[in-house]
Amino acid sequence: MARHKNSRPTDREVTILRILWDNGPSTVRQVNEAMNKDEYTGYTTTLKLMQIMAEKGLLRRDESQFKHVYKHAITEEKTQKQLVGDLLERAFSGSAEKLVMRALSAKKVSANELARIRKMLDEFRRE
Amino acid sequence: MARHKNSRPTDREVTILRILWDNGPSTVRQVNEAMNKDEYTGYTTTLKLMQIMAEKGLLRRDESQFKHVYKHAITEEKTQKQLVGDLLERAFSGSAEKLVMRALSAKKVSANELARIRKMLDEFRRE
DNA sequence: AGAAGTCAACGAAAAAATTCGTAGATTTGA
DNA sequence: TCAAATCTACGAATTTTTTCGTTGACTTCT
Repeated sequence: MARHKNSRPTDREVTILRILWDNGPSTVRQVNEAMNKDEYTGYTTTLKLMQIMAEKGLLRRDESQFKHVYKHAITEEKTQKQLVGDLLERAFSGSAEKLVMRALSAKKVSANELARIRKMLDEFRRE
Repeated sequence: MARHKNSRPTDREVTILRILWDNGPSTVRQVNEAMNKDEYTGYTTTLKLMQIMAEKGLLRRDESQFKHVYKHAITEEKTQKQLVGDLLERAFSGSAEKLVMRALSAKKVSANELARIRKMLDEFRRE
């Protein structure tokens, strides 16, 4: 039974999803070690989180081995869209312009990346 | 004594900040009514939240009247920057390009707004 | 085989965020 | 003036999220 159907993943859950998106299917141990590069997290904490995420339908797991292997059940795209869309409404009253502006000022963006963003914008315009 | 100095405001807190940014200094009643347009929130719930926010330094209040008047103590700009910067790191591994892409796909953006974003990008390039 | 190490399961504790009820002060309005 | 309405303060309950300790099963290594 899914716990919360339409709520966005929590911070911890996003952290785990991020690792699985980047590294592909992984064991709890692998995820835990990746998490520890950021900040220490106990093994059973990671385990529990991943078990709950599997219950919620955020992860899928292969139990055929002794060490269960988990992978994301929701795409990076869908999740990011949900997260940024949610923030857009809650904190920006839906102004994408402002959000982009803040994003660019929050982080140094290389000229190269700026050019790619620009290009992407052009493609959106053609629709 | 501030409770958490550097953590980002919670969902509820952002909701309240959003209202104060939009409407200017307000009483608890006014904020509560604005909140209820979205989803019901008890009056004392809103009151408590705002009191805590004042303790944390997120709000400032004028107690000279029977009905205290609250206003934001942190700017919209700073807060939005923090929120989007945080999301950028946690969910996008720092890729502003991807974040912008997801934002545009999460919400229908008018041609007009697209043009303004484009213009803003140009200004960033000149730096 | 058997000891040491690793694993999943589980319940429960702890921490964080949100909600609510009640009491006493002040204001409003009949 | 006095009752009703509204306000703040406060503590505590509730809900959500995160962390942890223990147990028993399986693996590995010798």
